[in-house]
Amino acid sequence: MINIREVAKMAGVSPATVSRVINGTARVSAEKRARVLQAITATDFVPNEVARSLYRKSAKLIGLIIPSIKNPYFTQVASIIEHMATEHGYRVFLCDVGDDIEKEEIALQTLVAMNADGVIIASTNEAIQDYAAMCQIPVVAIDSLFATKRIDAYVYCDYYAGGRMAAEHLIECGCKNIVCIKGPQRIFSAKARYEGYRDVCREHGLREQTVTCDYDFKAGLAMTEQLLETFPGVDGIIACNDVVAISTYKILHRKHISVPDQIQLIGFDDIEWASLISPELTTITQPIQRMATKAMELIIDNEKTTEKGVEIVFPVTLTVRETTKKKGSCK
Amino acid sequence: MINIREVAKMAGVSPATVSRVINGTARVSAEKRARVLQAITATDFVPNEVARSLYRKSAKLIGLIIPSIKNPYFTQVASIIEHMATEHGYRVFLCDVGDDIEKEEIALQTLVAMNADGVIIASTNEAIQDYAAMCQIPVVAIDSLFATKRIDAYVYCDYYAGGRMAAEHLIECGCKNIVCIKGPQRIFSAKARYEGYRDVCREHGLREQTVTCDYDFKAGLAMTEQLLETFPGVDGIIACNDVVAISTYKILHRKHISVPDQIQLIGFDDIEWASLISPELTTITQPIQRMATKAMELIIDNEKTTEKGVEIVFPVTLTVRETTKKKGSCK
DNA sequence: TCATAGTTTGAAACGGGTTTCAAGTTGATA
DNA sequence: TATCAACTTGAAACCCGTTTCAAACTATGA
Repeated sequence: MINIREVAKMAGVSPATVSRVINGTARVSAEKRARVLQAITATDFVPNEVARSLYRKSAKLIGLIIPSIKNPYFTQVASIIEHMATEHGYRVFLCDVGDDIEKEEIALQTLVAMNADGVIIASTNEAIQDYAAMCQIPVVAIDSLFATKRIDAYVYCDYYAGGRMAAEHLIECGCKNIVCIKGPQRIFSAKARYEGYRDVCREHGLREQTVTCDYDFKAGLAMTEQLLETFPGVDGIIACNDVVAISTYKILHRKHISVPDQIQLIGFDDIEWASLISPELTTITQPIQRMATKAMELIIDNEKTTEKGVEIVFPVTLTVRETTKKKGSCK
Repeated sequence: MINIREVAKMAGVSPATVSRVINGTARVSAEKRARVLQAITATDFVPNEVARSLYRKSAKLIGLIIPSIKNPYFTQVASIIEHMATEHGYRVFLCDVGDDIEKEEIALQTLVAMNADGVIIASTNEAIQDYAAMCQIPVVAIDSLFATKRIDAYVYCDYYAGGRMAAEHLIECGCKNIVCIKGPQRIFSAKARYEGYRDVCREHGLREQTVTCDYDFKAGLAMTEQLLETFPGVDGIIACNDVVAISTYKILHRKHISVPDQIQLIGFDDIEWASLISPELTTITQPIQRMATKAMELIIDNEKTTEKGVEIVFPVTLTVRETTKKKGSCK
């Protein structure tokens, strides 16, 4: 691979001058500039990014740590962050770490060792904070809030309100027998959503009926089967997220239970697939675009935000589609 | 950030000795080793990955260039590659470039400048070859084959056979009036799939009926609407991939056309969503796992493969699910 | 006890782009 | 024409982990 010294030799100047031409960091005489430019074109020289970031101590790199690249929620987040980063001259390094706290920790260390300028973490592991607090670069959590706030910022939405909205909507749609498929309660969003549902039940004097299920398709299938056995009279289901809602629908469809006529169904997140599948899913919409954008802004503008534990909360909205309907109203 | 020289000072040894302890590249006396290890623990020292890869000229990094991170086909590929890479001590840098040849070229340049050890490209742009041929690192194309073979290797499957299988299956299921939603014909896989369909039509004396559509959800919706107007008697649809098949189903469902009773539907790829949605999609299965694994092997074992333009072709299989059924047979 | 082979160790060079600093130029003003 | 400011330029230091090379040291055999 050709290096800057060879380009300099070819142009008859010093490496410093070539660097100045490339980066526009100082004035260079027109004549030398032309010679340098010509040598660069002739050799297809591209500066070695590694040497650059070694000196600059910035790789123009933002790390994004997610539990699974196969989860459409996270790929939507990743896509937005990727596009924003490109606009601002950054690159994104995506780390798919599963639920493995150790992998998460290694990813964070690696990102620091790669001179990343900041990290966005979509994690459910509170322990990650220990490592995040140690590293010198800005770290923003998306979609979670931990009891002890040691990360620079937390971007999430009002999950509790979402849980309430979901329950209230099903009640408005005439459901008398609502079951909530709770997510794992160690996860902040799952807990808040459940609490929203629980409080609405109490206020309306409805019995609280729940099963617990991982945020994942397979678990959703199994839990729906179980739910139908445990609560045979169910007429409304709140799934802990859209992926689980889709698997719930799958079981209902297989059992020839009509949605929304016999059982109404609502999810959370409003991932793109929610409106792509048939029937389209009624869900609680998270402003994914705004959340991801905010998380990126916090990283990029980090010079300004000096305080720790900043919380940015976004509102959620109800998006009614085809898996719920007001009783008596025609489609 | 602490560096190796400070650790060395603390342990009372030279940086060279610290490096030797960390990497196990030479013998170090037990006493000094212990002092070094202790200093590393005390300071939480993690070697700067950038300085390392500058010297080594390898970042233990594999680039993966894909058109969209939101397309589940590519995230499945990415997931497999990510896991294989981790096993082999590599990291994966994912570049989402859209259909933008310029972005693709920049991604490739950046990867080279980042000292990547190899690149896997899932591209439909033949022009990328010019850049791929120039860079000094192994480049493997997945899912495509270009007329002029200038990339190190091409990993793809027998799309033509897939096209034939799809058409033959619909014929066996009693379809008389099959429409093929062709993908963009500049794309190798789309062209081969169409040709398979075309040849089967000719052999069976069926009329060849097609519309053309991008490999993308929105395009699929529009094209299905158009298809139904142009070919009102259609009883079987071959979609150019699963994503388009899912959008086709969406339109049929919306128009209360029963699948598979009135129209049978088959896709290509067998992405995970094909079996998650309801009804489950009949499709032509690509061995995604095997393809991605092979592509990675070609990169990792590159010392051995010296020749250019290696072609690795995998077979496809028919996976019958719920959107097709043999006429007369009961479910 | 001396010579030789083998081991341990650190100084210095290396990778490649960037930046500082001082020297060399040019041009304008007195 | 002499002087000083402003600009252009390259040598060298820098970022930091790795590796080479030669020096210093240990141990073995004669």
